[in-house]
Amino acid sequence: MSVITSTRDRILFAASELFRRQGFAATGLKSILAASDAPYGSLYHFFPGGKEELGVAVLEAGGAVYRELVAQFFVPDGNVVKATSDFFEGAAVMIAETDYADACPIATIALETASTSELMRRASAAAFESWLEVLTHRMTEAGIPRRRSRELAVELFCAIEGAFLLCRATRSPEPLRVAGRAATDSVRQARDKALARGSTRRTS
Amino acid sequence: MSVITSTRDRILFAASELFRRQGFAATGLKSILAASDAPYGSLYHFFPGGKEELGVAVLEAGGAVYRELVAQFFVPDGNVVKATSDFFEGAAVMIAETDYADACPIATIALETASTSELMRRASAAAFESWLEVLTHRMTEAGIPRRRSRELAVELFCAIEGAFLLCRATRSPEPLRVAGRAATDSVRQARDKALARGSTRRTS
DNA sequence: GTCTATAAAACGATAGAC
DNA sequence: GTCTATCGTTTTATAGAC
Repeated sequence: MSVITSTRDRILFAASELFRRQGFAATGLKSILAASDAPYGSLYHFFPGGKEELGVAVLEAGGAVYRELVAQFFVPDGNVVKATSDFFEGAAVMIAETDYADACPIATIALETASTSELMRRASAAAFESWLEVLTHRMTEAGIPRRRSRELAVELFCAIEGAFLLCRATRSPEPLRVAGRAATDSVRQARDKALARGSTRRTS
Repeated sequence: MSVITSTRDRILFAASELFRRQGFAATGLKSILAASDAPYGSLYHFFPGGKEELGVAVLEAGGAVYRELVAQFFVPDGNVVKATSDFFEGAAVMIAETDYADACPIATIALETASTSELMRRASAAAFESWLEVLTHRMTEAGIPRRRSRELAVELFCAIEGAFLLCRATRSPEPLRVAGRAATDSVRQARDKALARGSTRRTS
């Protein structure tokens, strides 16, 4: 990983930061270019589709980064109960540390553009879907039935995104802790059920 | 309830609709005034603080409307388990009917302004808090301990807001149904525990 | 690929007549 | 309280030199 970043990457990074903090519509291209120390022309060189194409690229990049973060907690054949608990606790610490600015890199943009840009809505959906796939896969590895695993993934997603919203509005990390306990309980129940079914099968 | 609405109310209503659909920053004052059939001067007459004051008023009004909606499902001394289930199912039907445009009247604005306008962040937090109070109150009436009732309220909030986000991004009502089942289970477990404790106390 | 200048439109906000 | 005209700024986007 090099310290020297390309102009395209600097624009992408600056846009991500600003979109997440103040939203997509409220962020001007000029402020993005100022933050990335790039000239106006470079933006349209790398993103000929203008602001919308830049938005799609930000959603794709942010989605990939967060997917990797999820994968770091939910490792293959790991403890999904502990992973759930740790993930929410990590999020609670992080959101407080960044003064309630850095939460989900997709959510704000997704809500802003869901009904006005089909390109960006699809990019948001694809990012979310990639997280759900990781979670679903890890749950099935823990012995939880496929359909229930997918439901659990959606539950976890909703819990964390809803908690991000409430945390940012109230400037408190507590909602993430409450949502985390609930999500962890849900995963624990599903896993214990899977373990019981597994041992029943083994002994029968 | 009169059909004739005041200029102030028309501006407020039009702004609410547009903010919810396309966001706060992306909505120009001109389009709000066009939709509410009001002149430019009226806006600054009723909202001297400009767009920010209008935003706060929208958050307060939207918060009150949604609080009333929650109260219609969660009636005093009613069945909290059925109320939870019905509320999520009602939301799932509504979001699909409005083509995934009308979900939460606060969430998008809240995320956009949480880090840039302290006035609007506080208005968002107050709206959310008013919903949590209704939910918490109804849970305690069902015999659930005060602290657990508050947690349950936060859980329900996170589940529905997270589901709103995923529904809008994927244009599917399914996340609301999945989150609704999980939330309903959580409420049922808490209520059954409360009932068991109540009957134990009665019989001892 | 980099950079500047600028176009054309939309923005929030204000002044002042009625 | 209503309405219009307009200010000054910022917006996205483009043209064209280097």
